[in-house]
Formats: sequence, structure tokens, C-alpha cells
Amino acid sequence: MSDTTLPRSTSRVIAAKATEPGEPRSTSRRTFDDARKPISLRDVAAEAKVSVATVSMVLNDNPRISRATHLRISRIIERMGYQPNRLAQSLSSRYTRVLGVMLPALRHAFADAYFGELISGICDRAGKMGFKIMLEQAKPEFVKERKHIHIFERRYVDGLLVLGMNDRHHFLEDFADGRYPLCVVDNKFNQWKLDHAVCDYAGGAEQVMNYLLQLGHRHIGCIYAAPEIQTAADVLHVYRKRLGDSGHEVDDSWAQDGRFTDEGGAAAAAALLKRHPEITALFCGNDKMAIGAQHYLANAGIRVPEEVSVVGFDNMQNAAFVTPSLTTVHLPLYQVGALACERLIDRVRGRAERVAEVLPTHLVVRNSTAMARQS
Amino acid sequence: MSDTTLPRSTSRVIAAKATEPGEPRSTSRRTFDDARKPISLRDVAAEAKVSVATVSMVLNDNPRISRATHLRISRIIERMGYQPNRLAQSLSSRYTRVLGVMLPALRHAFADAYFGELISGICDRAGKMGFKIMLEQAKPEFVKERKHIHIFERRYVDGLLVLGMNDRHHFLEDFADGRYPLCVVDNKFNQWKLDHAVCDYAGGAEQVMNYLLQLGHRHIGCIYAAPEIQTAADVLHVYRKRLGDSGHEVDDSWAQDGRFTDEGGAAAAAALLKRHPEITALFCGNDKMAIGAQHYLANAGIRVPEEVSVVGFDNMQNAAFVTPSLTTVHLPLYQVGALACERLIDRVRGRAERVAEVLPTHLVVRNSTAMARQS
DNA sequence: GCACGTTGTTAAACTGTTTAACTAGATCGA
DNA sequence: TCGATCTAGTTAAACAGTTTAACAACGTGC
Repeated sequence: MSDTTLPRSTSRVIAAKATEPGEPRSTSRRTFDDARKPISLRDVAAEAKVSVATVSMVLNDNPRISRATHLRISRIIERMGYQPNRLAQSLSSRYTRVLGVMLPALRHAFADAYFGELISGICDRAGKMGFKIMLEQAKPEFVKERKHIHIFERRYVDGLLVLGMNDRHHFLEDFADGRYPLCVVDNKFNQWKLDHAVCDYAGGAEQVMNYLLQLGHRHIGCIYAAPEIQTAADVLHVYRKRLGDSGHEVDDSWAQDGRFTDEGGAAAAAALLKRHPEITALFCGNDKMAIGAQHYLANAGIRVPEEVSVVGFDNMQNAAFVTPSLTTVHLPLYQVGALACERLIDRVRGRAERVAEVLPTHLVVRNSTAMARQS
Repeated sequence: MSDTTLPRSTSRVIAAKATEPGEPRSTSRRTFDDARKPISLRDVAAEAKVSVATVSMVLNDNPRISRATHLRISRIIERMGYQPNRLAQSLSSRYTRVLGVMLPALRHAFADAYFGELISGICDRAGKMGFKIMLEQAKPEFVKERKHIHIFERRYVDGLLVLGMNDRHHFLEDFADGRYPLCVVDNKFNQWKLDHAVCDYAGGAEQVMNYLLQLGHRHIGCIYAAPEIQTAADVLHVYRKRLGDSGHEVDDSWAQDGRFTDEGGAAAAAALLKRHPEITALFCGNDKMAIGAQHYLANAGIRVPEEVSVVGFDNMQNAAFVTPSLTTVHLPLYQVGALACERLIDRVRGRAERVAEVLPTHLVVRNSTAMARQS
């Protein structure tokens, strides 16, 4: 056309070429040979001979569009196999429909059945609600560079789920103002106002202590770990309280740190039994430590459960398969992950009130526990 | 300059108002009270009194910008705490800098140490190379609705890593044309041309068979699983071949499916020993099945390794901690994950050649193996 | 016959960045 | 001194959608 002769000026005219019937942008872009690049809204609009706004409104079920048009355009969208570009969608709308999942910076954090269960629940629920999951690890430099804020500012995520965090993860404080949606998964923090969904660790510990006391145990050792984690502290607290209530002298020498590992559990069991040979039951803060304790007892020739009962906490897959199979507390980790995810999405969508969900736990009695020995 | 006299057809002029010194868009947006919304490139440009293009070029280290300007603008960016919006970046550029990780649709797939190790390697390497990880599960409906293509078309990801896939995952065929970058992690497919990074399963199996034959074992049972997975088939094939080479009659009754589980391993061990009481060694396709077999043997009163040697495959964390500790093949899963990730990123960045990486494995000798008994 | 409301659609502005094309000014060789 | 080449920027057009003010067409009510 005649624009070679234009004396264009131009500071005022930014002027995209208008979409004219003769050579609309879309057709000029979409020639026979470039079947490669994906179809855009414009292509659909051109095909349907309506404006892009109309197609957009059809996609978003805007009531301003008549049923007839909606149906007609929907069919064209279907036929052309159009998929909206979510970068463009997210750029102009307020949502990315992506949630971050932050794990602690432990080497091989993913190779852990505990986190695995939580993530399973999160992923399934997120998928059902139309959200994607992006993984993050809370490495020291990540937090130091304030990347936990950047993932929001840079529009990577709409919300964040944090797993396996403890009181020393001070970056959580940055979320206390509620500016960026966050939900703590299977833990809680009293010092910061944060949403959380958590298993009822204290309730589980109550059940364990009830059960052991009913079986006649009075000399109960505790293998705990990580008391800086609120839920772990809850378990230890219930152990101490119930033991005190039953008339037993509460004394720190009956509890030993097992660092949440097999080896730590074995070492802690060894230390406790050396200190207090009269122990008839060991209450362990997780199944790994319980299995470690069982190994130590087996090696030391102490029979489980005849001489010493062992109770775990977690109900991990292999808890049922060790010998003797482990009495433990079942934690609904999958459900907690799913619920936390759902509550976070509510928050992203605008819920203002803080939530604190607690899911019930229950004791699973297997073969590692019996009546207290009479000696 | 003299543009009022333009003879231009008006239908061509859509004309946004140009950014004039008097009322630039940016200042009109950024008033005193809305300190809330994040700073944009425009705000930085306005502050520095340059065009947005200049700021963009500074961010991308474009050599067209002088050192002086680069420094000056960098400082302003720093001071204002500007973070580029990556939705806009990705929309405009060709990359999202996000990789998808696809897991099989097993319930609780994440709660598996095998996938965990791979994902650890992937995440660490991706993070170092400036990529984020998005999780996907290969559910039947996901594949049926062609979502594996949609995540590319909708610009969720630049590339895809697939874990734990087998020959029945036909959607992989859609990636054989190389249109969308994909890398198979710790597996390989002969029927489709796909990049992969894999542990040397056959090499590991060779080492196991060498070792067992050297110890004098001739009656070796095999607990395998999932022969539809190429790597698992490789192990079984090496077992058969080496046994045949050693003069032993190769016969399917010496191999039994253990479904990759504890229980399956125990059941398979029981079946094999019932069928062939002369067995002196069991070669298991993974550690879980090996540990299951050990449990069966312990319960049946058969001593390990004095009467029967047991070999695993995987070197999972607890392999060292069971009693007796398990002789197994170490798989560099973390490294395979990391390498696959790196090769995928190469591909995203334009590498055209197909790659097939194989990482060496090695035998870890522990206490579950000994000389063949003489009976 | 005209103001008014409803309905359906469109044009234009907007999201925040990258990049190709352009330009003013300095340098330089012929 | 002129034109070519460099340098260091600017401009405007993408990228692919959403949102909203405006508007046309149509049916009512008075």
C-alpha cells in the first residue's frame, strides 16, 4: 500500500496496522507452510469472524456472550485445537495458577517417604483444582537473596506451601503480613501468624501413652528428635506430661535424641537401656528411629516385644514389614498435603481469615508391643 | 515532525497515545499511594530518564550499552529493588526456563526413594542452571487429553524429563520427532528416538554375576520385576546369558517376578526355594525385593549368607542397615538425574544431536554374600 | 416518535518485556 | 569535505492474551 511515501512522524502514531478484511494480521501470519506455530486467539477470531474480545469472553464464560455465539465459537476452538497461551493469560490476569512447594535444603530431601507422601497429596489436589506445582528448596542462599519473595514478585507462583520447616527458618516471618499466600504443611508456628494444616501429633502421642500405660508399662523411654519442630516438641511434651500424671518421676535421662535416623535410633536405644535397664517400653518419635531401636535390641539379644515394647510414629510403608511389625501412629500425610493445598488455593482466591486445620491421627497396633514384663 | 498533514487512511491508525515527556504512562501509574504493586521496567526507565529498551538491554548485558550507562542503570535497578516479571519475559522471548518432570501415575509415586534420588539430582542441577522444575503425573486422562503436548503449547515448560516410564507409555512417541525437547531419565527406548541418560544396569548385572560365579555359586535364582522396562530386562538378560555361559542350564523356573516390592520379593524367594532347594544365591532386581527375600529366609530359618547369599540392586539408604547388610549394585541415580537435566537444557538451547548417556555402576559388597555352601 | 434499557459485540487500552529497525552524533579514511 | 562506519542509544512493533468503555441494534414504555 501507499506507505512508502509517508512523511511519518510519528511520535504520536504508534499505530499497529489495523485488521482489515483484505489482509488481517492473522492470515498474514498464518500461511500455508508455517503450520508450526501454535494457534492464537487472533486466529480463532479471524476464523469465526468476530473480535478477539468475543473469543476471550467465550473462553472465560462471560455471560455477556449469547448462548448461540458461545456454542458456535466453542466448536471452532475445539476444531482448531486452540490452547490459550498461559503466559499471556497470566500476564494480563491476576493469576499464574502455579503453587510453589518449598522443601528444606537437606541433601536428598525428595528421597524421603515423609515428604513424598505430603507432595503426593499436594500434587493430586492441586491438579484437580487446576493448579501446577513448582518445586523449590530452602537453601541458605535462596533465602538470603530473598528469592522466597522474588518467586512472588516475578510472578512464578500465586502461593507457597512449606514443608519440613522449623523455628530457625526465619524467612517465614516475611509471610506473616499475609501479603503473599502461604500455608505451612504438617507443622505450626506460634510466633508467626500463618495458615497451617497439621496432623494431630499430640493426640497420637496421647493414644500411645494411654496404650502403653494400659499395658502396665511404667518405665518408658522416649527417643525423640528435633524439638525445635513444634510437632516433635508436642509429642515429647505429651510423653512427659502423661508420665508425670501416672506418678512416674519425670526426668530428662529417660529421653534421648535419635536425630530421626535409623542409626540415631539404635544409638539412643543403647544409651537409654544402659542408663535404665528397667525400661520396658520405648516410644520413638518416628518409625525410622523405632526400626533402628529394634535393630539394636535384636543385636543385643533383647526380645521385642516380650522384654521391651517399641512404638513408632509415622506409619511408613515398611513399618508393617519389619520383624516384629511395628506398632505406630498413623499420620494422614497425604490428606494433610491435600488439605493444605486446598486452603492455600482458597487464600489465593481471596479468603481473608486465617485457618488452622488439624487432622486426626490413630494408633496402629501391631506386634512390637505387649504387656510390660513382670521382672 | 509535520505529521498533522498525513494523508493516511484512518482505518490503519489504531494509535495508542505516545509516551510524551509531559505525561508518561509510567508516572501516571505510579502515584504516591500505590506503593503496593511491584516495580516495572517502565518505572526504572522513568527514574533513569532513558527508554525501557535501554533498561532491558542493561538487564540482558547487551554490549550496545556503554559501561557508564550500564553501571548507572544497574545501580538504579538495585536501589529500586526491581525484579523483572518473568511472565512478560517469557511471553516476549522464546524461553520459560521451566522444565517439567513427569512421574508415573502410581499412587504415592513421590514417596519413593528411587524417584526421590532422581528428582534431587534434577532439581539441584536445574537450579544451578537457572531453571525451575514443574511436576506432572502421567495419569491416563492427562495423556488422553494430550496434556503432555499442551504443557508445551501453552508455554508451561521448555522441556520435559520423564521418569519411570515403560514401553506402554505410548505418548512418548509424540516426542520422537524432536519438536519438543524431552529426555528419558534412567531408562531407554529402542523403538523411539529419544535422548536419555541411564545407569549401566547391564554392567552392574555383569559385576554381580562375575562375583557370584567367583564365589562358587552355580545355583543362582533371580527375582526380577517389570521386564517391560528396558533396564530391568537388561539385568534379566545378563543373568540368563552369564548363567548359560557358565554351563548352567538356562530355564525360566529359576527366575521369578517379585513386582519390585518387599512382599513380592519374599513371595518370589519362597517360590524359588520351594522349586529349587539347591539354590545358593538369589540375585534380586532391586533392594526392596532383596530385603523381602532376606525376611523370608530369616523366617524360614535359612541363614544369610551361610546358606543362601542375597544380592540387591539400587543401593537404597537402608540397604546398608538391614541385617545382614546387603550386597548390592550402586546406581548413581542422583548423577543420572542431574546429567539428564543438563542434556535436556542443552537441547532446549538448540543442540540438535541425539544423546545417549550411560553412567557406570558398581558392586558394593557387604555381608549378605559369601562363598557357596558345599552341600 | 423518542427516551430508555438490554443485549451482543467491538475497539482500544493494558499486562511487562524483547528486539529489529532506525537515528543522532562522533570518528575516520580518501 | 564528504560519505562511510561506529557507537550508543531510541522507537515502535511484537508477544498473546484480558478487561472495559463505547456503541449499535433492538425491544419497551409512555
